[in-house]
Amino acid sequence: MPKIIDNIEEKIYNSAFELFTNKGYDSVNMKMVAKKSGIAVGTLYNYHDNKKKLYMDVFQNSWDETFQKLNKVLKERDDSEKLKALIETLYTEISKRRGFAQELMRSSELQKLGMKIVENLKNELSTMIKDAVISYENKEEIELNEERRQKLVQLIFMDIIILSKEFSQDKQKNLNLIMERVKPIIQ
Amino acid sequence: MPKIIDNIEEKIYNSAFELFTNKGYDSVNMKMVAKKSGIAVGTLYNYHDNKKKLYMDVFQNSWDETFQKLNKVLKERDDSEKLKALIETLYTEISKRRGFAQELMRSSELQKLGMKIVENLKNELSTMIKDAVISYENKEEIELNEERRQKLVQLIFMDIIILSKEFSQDKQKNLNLIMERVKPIIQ
Amino acid sequence: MPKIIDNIEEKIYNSAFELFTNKGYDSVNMKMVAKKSGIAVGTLYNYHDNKKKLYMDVFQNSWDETFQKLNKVLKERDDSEKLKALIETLYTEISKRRGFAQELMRSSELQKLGMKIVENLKNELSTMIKDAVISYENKEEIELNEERRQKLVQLIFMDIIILSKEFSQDKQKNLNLIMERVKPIIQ
Amino acid sequence: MPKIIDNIEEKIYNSAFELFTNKGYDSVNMKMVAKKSGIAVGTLYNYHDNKKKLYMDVFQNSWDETFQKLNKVLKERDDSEKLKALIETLYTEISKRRGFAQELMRSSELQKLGMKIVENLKNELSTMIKDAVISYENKEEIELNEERRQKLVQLIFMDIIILSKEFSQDKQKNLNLIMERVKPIIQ
DNA sequence: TATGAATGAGCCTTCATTCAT
DNA sequence: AATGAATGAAGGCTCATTCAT
Repeated sequence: MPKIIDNIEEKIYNSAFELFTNKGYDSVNMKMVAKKSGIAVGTLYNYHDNKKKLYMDVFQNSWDETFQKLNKVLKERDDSEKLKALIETLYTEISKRRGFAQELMRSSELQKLGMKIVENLKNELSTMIKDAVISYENKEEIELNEERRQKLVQLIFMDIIILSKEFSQDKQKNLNLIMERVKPIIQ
Repeated sequence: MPKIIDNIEEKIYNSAFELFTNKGYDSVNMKMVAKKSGIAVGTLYNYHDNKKKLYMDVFQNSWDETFQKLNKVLKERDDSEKLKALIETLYTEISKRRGFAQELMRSSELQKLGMKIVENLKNELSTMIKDAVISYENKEEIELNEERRQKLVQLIFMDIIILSKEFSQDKQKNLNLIMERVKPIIQ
Repeated sequence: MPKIIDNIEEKIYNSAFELFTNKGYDSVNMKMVAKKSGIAVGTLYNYHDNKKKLYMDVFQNSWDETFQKLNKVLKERDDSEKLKALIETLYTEISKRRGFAQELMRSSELQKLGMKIVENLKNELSTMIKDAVISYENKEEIELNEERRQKLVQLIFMDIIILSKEFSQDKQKNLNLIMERVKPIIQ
Repeated sequence: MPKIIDNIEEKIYNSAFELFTNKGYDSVNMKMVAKKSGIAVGTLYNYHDNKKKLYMDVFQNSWDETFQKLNKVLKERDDSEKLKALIETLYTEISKRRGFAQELMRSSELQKLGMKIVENLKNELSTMIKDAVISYENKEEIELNEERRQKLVQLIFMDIIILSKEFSQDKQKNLNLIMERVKPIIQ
């Protein structure tokens, strides 16, 4: 829902996203964001209550965009290709995010901000991957127990993060590998 | 009023380790470390030049211990069980570390500290896992190309991190799962 | 609660000037300057990058004013009275400065700050006095060798400093005495 | 009276003298003095109550030595050469002192230490120079008024300081020049 | 008596946040 | 609504001084 309407909000969002992505929360200060946005520091506070909120808003917003794409995949694709398509979309999105995606994994940085958001995001994301996994199970005519399904979801997510980051040059091979690594869990 | 304090280095190490592990570099301050160590701030500086150095020392130290254990595994175990044993050891070590292990994954936080150490650690660790992987290849009478081997190393590492963190209750199942997930890469 | 403050730069300049003048660099701290200026410490840093810079700025500024006056003397006065007029002006300026003038004599305090400024100031000042000395030589139809001229310049400067400081009550007598003491060098 | 007896006191004195001379009060710390003296910091405090006292002791001691020499000159020399001999001795002594001599001129650094010592030293020194000046007056069969005599004393002192510092290479010429500059005051 | 580790107040500097304009 | 100067708490680090050994 925090769709970006106004030009100024968009500028803030873009600047903040890029800065947080590249430098992390603590190394970014409000002056930097303001400068990069071409506005005054005070103005920042008309749109975001404080630094923590700004971070969360950006974080939220960035994932909202992603969620929309993922939802589209879940709705429009056949069961048979849902998981593959979802992984591909997620891979692309996470590639854009650089370090910003890993925040989801780091309890410390975000929990110190007291962010429920992260939990929510993780849950939403998990639910979506889980949906696709279930479709996959259906196709393979198997049913995983919940525990294993949870693990699969997490592991898929991590595979995407690490491969997109460390071996960013060969996307296709990585996607294939991720799919391969789904099997041992499904058995 | 100067006290004489026993095991001061150990106290500092433990306090700093716990704090950095749970809160991350920026959210820990020297006063906190001093307080938790039961010493004065100034004393901290008798043992570590500055905050950055303290962090690096703790980081280094914590991994040095681990490396010794891993090296022992590599030396004493048969090729046939090296990989499994190494993964098990690493799993145990990383469990102790909580968030602190993930630092290895986060370029930003540590590179901003200008730490070569992290690069070194990652390389050392990778080399060790790679050694074990090669043993595994020998056993399976297969030879991976270097690229795939690299990926395998990273993925094993991440599997350990994520499973030990998110599903800390069932260690044995996790270890089995990690080993299972080695196969699709070896093929 | 931010205030809006008038003449803030001037206030800072005056406070810092007075403090540095009376106490010297090391015995002045930023809190003192802020307090005396009626502003917050942080505000100081909106105008001067750091303590060293603040000192240099004040130092520079204070001499810039003086240089303008001295230059005016050099331009507008006849050769015959240049030296006398210059000494008088300098005497007045240095009287205002109290200890702050002696900084020019103290290599240690300022060189430890790595200040080229001081060297520059000394040189500029020497050049001006030298100009006036040469005018005086012309009038007297004498030409000093460079070494003696250098000494004269330094000695005039010191006479001014010491007499204005230790015998501040009788300016006119002091000025006469300084002029008297020029002669033995000219011979 | 603070004659140096023991080896350790002498070491401290020499180290502290050299450090204070070259770096000034604030830039020297007790650890540096201890290290240069080859003793522990704590030991320093067995000989000098605190840093301020250490500085004063060194200052005092250094001048005590000088005073002895100057007194000898005053006692042993004829009235006719007293002033010249005194100036020469003082010149030599001050040359050894580098920046340390100028402390006498600087109200700030030393007054901030609350040192009566400096006043005393200045007075003692003035008295000695004055003695020699009176001898000179006798020789010249003139009697200065007290004010002029005071000024002469100060100016001689400053001439010595500045010439020995800035033109350290030609001692003899400087001494002659200082004597020349005595005359305009005596008239 | 000598040692030097321990202490902690105090200094410089940063930066999230406020609010007069 | 936008501005950015002002604020001051908080953090890193130093160093004179103390005291158990």
